[in-house]
Amino acid sequence: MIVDVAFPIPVAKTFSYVVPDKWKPFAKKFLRVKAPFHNKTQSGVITEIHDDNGPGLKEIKEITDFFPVIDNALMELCTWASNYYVTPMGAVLKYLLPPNLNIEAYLAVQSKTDETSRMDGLSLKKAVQLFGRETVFQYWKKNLITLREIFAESPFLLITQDKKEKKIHDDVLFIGDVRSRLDYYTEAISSQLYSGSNVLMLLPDHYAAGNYFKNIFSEKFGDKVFWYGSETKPKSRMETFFRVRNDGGYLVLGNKSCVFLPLRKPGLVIVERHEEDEYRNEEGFKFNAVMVAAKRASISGIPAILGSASPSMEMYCYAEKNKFKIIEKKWLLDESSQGKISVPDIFSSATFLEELIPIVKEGLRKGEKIAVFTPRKNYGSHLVCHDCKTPFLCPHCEGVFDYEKEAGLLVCSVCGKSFPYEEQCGNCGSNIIRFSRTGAEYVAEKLKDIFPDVRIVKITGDSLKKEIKQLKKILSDVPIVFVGTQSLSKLYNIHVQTLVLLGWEELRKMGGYRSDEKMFQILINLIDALTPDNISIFMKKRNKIHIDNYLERDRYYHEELQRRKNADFPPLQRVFLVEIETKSKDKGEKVTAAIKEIFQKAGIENAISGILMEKKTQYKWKLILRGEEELLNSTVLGLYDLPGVHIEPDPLYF
DNA sequence: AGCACGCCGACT
DNA sequence: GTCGGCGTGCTC
Repeated sequence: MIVDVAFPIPVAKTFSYVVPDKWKPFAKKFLRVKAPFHNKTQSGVITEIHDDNGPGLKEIKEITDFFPVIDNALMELCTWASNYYVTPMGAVLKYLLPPNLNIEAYLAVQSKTDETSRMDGLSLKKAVQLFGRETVFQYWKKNLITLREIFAESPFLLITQDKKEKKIHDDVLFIGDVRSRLDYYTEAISSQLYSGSNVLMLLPDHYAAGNYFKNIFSEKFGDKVFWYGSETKPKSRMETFFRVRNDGGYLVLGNKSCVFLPLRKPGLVIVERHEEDEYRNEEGFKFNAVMVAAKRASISGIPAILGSASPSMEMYCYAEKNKFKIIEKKWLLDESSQGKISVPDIFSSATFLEELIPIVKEGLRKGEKIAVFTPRKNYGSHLVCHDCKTPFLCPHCEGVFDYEKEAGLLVCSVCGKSFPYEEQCGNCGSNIIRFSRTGAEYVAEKLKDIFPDVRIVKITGDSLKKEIKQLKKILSDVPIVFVGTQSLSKLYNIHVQTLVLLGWEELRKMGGYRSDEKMFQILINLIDALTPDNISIFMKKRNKIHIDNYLERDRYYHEELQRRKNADFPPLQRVFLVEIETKSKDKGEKVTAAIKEIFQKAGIENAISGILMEKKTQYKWKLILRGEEELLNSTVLGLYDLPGVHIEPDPLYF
């Protein structure tokens, strides 16, 4: 018997081992094993079992898991994710399996015979320590002992649930404001919990969202609600893990770490406003949790509800492609809906501040709450000496500095290094320093100067948790002015009378084919979070943008989709950016040739759309793969192990 | 990822 | 003459 083992290393292939006789009866797919690797012992996961006998292969040391920790549906999801996000299976599995064997600390051994009474009441972990894994394993197989999980004190059951038959299920893309989303979710969750099914609800990975929904749902559904976030303590993570694995009727709220939770009775997957792609900065297994959650629902044959005020194009496309029911609550410009938003003429001026002040003054006079949005959080950037015009640049990388006044720091926007700020030009010694762009810190400071008696609250997301806690205390204060970046849109259920946008259109300059989509999402989510009665927009005349294009959502989606289609951009096509870096030209050409061959074999060589050569200290090739997702997926992982190759799925720039 | 092997610069 | 830099390659 041979098993293929995936290790958590950046190598896409698996390694084969012979299974010694004593372990043969226990070998199963997706069990963790220990095996000799690199003259030490590595832990990996069985991905395949063959019956033949291998010549010259090493033997497995032990099978560590008693039972598979994940079910068939999750296995399928892992395989899909490994291909889709071009990540070796071992790395995917490492992400979602509980670390080490801490599951065993939460399982209690119950003896059924005299022979085994000496381990009665011990934790499985302890029993294994004292009597050896193999012995305990044998007893369990022979049914001389049983396992109970300690949280519900119920028998521990193996997950045997296979995926449900796919019915004409009612997947929904719900586009609407927070209130209507909440109502919609609540109803769907109630009926699932009532019928004893588990609900998985994915929230944006920031304190505001978690806090909002956790409070509301805990009040409604009591101890049926679990929180499973990235910061959740191991013990309560394990409690959630066991509860939903062994029983139904629970609601799990969480962020990306919860999309791979094993569920005994999966009933519904909800994804709430998860359009930011935070996942890009992550280590190891990078994935878009929304996509995985949607895929999970589809693999398990259960409905998915994607809810947002401004779904990403990717999700909108996914919903259309997979025949989701699209429910759109018209609440932006629709007179009949609760939010009546009036957008005044667009102002334009050189300095926003001059025009901001009268609006704030007027609002304050009426005792209103006002929110001011600006794209940057810092005080200013692009610092230049007034006298000699020398720009302040990062000594490390020549990048442009952001000035953080409160911290007294210059932070390089390219490399992130920071330096103490000195108000003196390094070139001519002048101490008149100017900056061409301002941010939230600047606006907040100026407003404090002009309106010293008014509470000015800065929301930049530096420590959103703190900011929100502070907010709760002062929310009844009127008047109040919020100044902030797009973090303002992370607040849930705040009401301001006036929303002022300063330099919103600058977001377009951030580039990438998704910049327009980002503008759309930021605008809509600001409106969603702050529910303003009216919006004032200041933008420079030459950058003037018509806001109506963004407020008519239906039209926006169709026009943007058409633009993407015309330009062959995602989400209608999938894109991979493949970079090849080698020391010699020869080698690089060999690798590019190998890539071509792989694609030719798959019959999709026309997916390679451009080869660029860059020559610096070494040779660098860049190719772009684009085409139908189904065609590309299984092929791209095949490039992973080629020397010098780096693959980025869904690049922002290409 | 880790670890070994391997081929060029300063050094007890 | 070596010690050690980290570039390249392999792990069943």
